[in-house]
Amino acid sequence: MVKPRVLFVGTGFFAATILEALFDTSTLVGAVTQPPRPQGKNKERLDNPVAVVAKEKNVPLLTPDKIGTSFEVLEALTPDVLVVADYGQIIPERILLLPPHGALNLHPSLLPRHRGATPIESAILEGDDITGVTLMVMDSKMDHGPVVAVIEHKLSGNETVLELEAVLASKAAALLTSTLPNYLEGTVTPHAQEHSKATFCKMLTREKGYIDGSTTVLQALRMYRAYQPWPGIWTTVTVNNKPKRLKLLKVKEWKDFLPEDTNVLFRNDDKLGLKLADGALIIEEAQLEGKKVQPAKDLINGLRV
RNA sequence: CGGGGGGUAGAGCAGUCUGGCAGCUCGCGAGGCCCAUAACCUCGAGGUCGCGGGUUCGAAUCCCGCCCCCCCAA
Repeated sequence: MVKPRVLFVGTGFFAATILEALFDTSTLVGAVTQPPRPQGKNKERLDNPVAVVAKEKNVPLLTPDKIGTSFEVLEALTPDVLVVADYGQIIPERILLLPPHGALNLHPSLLPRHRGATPIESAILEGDDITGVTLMVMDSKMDHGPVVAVIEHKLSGNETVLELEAVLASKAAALLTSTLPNYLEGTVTPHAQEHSKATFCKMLTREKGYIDGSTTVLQALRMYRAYQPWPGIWTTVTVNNKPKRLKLLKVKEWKDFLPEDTNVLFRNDDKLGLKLADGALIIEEAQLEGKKVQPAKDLINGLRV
């Protein structure tokens, strides 16, 4: 069988894992990814995961500011199909319709649940029992097209977003490579999503990681697992009469402990606690605004808890 | 020219505004107490107050320059 000519479009780790899998099972005519953005303290322009893999495998790499402007270039690559994962840009419909077999998208959730930018985080945040990866035909609306195939994944309730992303990425790669030939031969029939059951998730912001005394322990722990490494969970404390952000980098539940007349930040022996709505967290590592990461012991000493 | 916080004993921090004995908590050492302890008590060691210059009788503190760390924003 002739390997399909695939044009890959994606950006992050999830996408890069899929690109790697495609390398063996298809002819990659090109990889489109976001241009390198300045990041980190030195504002370095680092290659994203897809760019790294593409260079490693000698796949032609394209990094247009807007993919819509590259229509002619992409057309010249004569792909059979477009495979999109975690790209981070809206792709114009004329690009989606460019290859004879259209565009497929791998979305790390069980569509129509968690349409949008942060499906993996949302599954953890909402305490889903099960999630998965959906392979779908793209149409003009976001994560809206007919479903080609699905693979499920049961959640333990303890995984972090990074762990879950890694699992879903490899499942996505397996789902795509096993399904793509059948799709191209027309032996699988995509079926429409139940649009009435759709839920949507929005992009994350720093503010979403804020917790305080009105947050429940369950919420806080879900946020803690969903928001690593960014935006993380944080609260505010008063230092020298000024409010400061305290990033909570390592926490766990303070089991069997219900603080009553304590401050929001409190101490019990050598443990540092944060009082929440229905219990407390043990803070093991945190970072005060402008300071380095500190273990609980140093925070107790410095903050005079 | 992006906005801001910081550098003081091994660790984390006060003190700086308003110049006048180098402090706090922890750790470390010695001793004590105790059936016992990471608890408690007593004593002790440990400082180039980031670096350089200036003002002053006197600078961690005020002025000028420099180095380094971090938060936010992108």
